[in-house]
Amino acid sequence: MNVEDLLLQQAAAAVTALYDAQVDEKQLQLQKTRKEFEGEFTLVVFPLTRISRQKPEETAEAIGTWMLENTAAIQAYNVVKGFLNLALTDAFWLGHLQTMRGFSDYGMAQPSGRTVMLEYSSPNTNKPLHLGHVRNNLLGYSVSRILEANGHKVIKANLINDRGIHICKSMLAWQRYGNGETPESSGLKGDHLVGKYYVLFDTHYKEEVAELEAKGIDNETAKKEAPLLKEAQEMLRKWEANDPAIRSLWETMNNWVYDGFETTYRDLGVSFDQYYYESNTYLLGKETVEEGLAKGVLYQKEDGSVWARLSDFKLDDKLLLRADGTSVYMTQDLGTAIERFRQFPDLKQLIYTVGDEQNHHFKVLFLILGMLGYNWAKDCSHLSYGMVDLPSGRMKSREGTVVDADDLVAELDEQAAVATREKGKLEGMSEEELQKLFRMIGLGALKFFILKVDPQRRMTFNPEESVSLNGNTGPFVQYSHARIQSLLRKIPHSMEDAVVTDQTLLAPERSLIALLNDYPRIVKEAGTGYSPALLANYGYDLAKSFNQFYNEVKINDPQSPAAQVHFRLALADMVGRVVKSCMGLLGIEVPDRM
RNA sequence: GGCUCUGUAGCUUAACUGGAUAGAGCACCGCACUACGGAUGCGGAGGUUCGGGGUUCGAAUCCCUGCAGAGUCACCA
Repeated sequence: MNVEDLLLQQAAAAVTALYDAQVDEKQLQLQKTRKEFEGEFTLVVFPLTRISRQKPEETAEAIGTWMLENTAAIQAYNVVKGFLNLALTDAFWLGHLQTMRGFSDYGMAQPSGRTVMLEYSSPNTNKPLHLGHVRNNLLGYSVSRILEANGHKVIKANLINDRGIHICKSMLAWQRYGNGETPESSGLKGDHLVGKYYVLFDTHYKEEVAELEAKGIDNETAKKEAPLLKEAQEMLRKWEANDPAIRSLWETMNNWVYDGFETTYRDLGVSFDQYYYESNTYLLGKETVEEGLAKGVLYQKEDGSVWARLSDFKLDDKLLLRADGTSVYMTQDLGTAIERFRQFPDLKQLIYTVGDEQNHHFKVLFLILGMLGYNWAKDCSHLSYGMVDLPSGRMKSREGTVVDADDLVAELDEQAAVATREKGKLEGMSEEELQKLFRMIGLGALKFFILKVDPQRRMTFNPEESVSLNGNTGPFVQYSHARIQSLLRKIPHSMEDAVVTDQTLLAPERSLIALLNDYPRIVKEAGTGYSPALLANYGYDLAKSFNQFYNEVKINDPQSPAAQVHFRLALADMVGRVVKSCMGLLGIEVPDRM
């Protein structure tokens, strides 16, 4: 049994013994004791005063006395207003440290038997990945790791939007202005090459619109009638009709993009188990809609278009098939979801990591799936996150005002290299090891910076200023880990003789052990709340507490008994393990030296 | 206009989902340690938690209301 449950059980027993009453869990609030007070756990007794019919202080005093007498692990208690602070014995904490050290995968939950699919990234193939995708990728990947830590089997899915008018725009511009340029001939990364033509399309398209307007045509008409757009639309029709030449060009250019994406994903340290392509899935939704129509769940308008009626949910009706029978975004999402549950019959949950601009879309998607009779619709959820803005405002791909993902990684490598060459302990490291280290630190800074913020929050990202290496940052946590490994390297020891139970603990030692005790709970909460931020904050707290301990206590003090040195090393070792595990759940690696 | 989300120190943010004197980092000022790693630690200053009501032992958190920003309500994805 864990400490918290033990204390809760004893508190309940105390209430029964003292007041002859039962309490339910809601009334027993146990929290961590705030730093300014003595103790490690605090029972909030305000809710219990109804039972005790006494003042909060008297109630706390009575329960404290009873618990102290009846619980071996409790060393002392104190009462502040309605708060009963409990301090556990050194022997208890030392024993508990041993227990924690005994787990090879401390903090990880037992297998749950649940299979969960987590979709993230989901890029378009007409342009390179940018800062917005970076947040998506880091969030999705981290949540997948967290869910695994909670014992679930996770399928990481990427839905690639590889068809549509925007793809045709890049293709058309390349045909017109590309002169056969390829990634090989230009030396450009494939996704960047294609993105270049997407921007080029927009430039020429705007020119055409301006020309038409000069002839006295109004803006709205000009936008619709510009020859380039007409031609792109024609290209899309040909694509849908399986025109061999168009399909061939489409495949070629998409493959350039996929190569580019793979590089970016690898650089970011994220990966996928399943890829889905809209060019395959967009047809799947159509038959579903036809079935829904036949069953009378959906309805058809006079022009032949098919709709879902959502007035019962106080939402506007949603179009699912156009009058000409072609599908929309929602149609293919219906098909994709159904396909996934068919493909993985034991799927218990489907989570979509998508920006909050699509909150409404997913609300509607899940409603329609439910209307169509799929009872797993309740197992679908939208992991929504806020957009990333630049100081200059919102990013716009077409206008080229984006922070490119590859540029960002390169910039971080550079910053990490400068700082590390200046401050680091790098003697004897090969150039290859150094590059790996710089990447680790640069990415550590970026990932921590992005993941420590609650996903729901919109964030402003200043590329020059945002990513710092000091304070509440990834490198700070990484540094603490390197420092611990340095200790373990330099001080002779054997972990076997670190079994110690008769130490007198100093305050920073107690709080470190108590903090280690929190880890499994944090992992669990991060899992239910899909919240990497909880782990980032925990990792920072742990690293900070370790540094406080380190500054206060000289571990390899010749005055200290060997047993004490060994105990402190064992403590440091355990902190290092948990730091590594915790950062791992954020997708952040930690170095042994830096 | 309807619906949804957000608003916390100059900046970036936390608060165990209603608990103690709102906690950190950056920047600013001042200290510590001559080492087991200074990418550190300690202290100072900085807050009407957007404003106004309400609920209760207790509100950044819940309810009402106003203000500001964003998203969405597309036969774009």
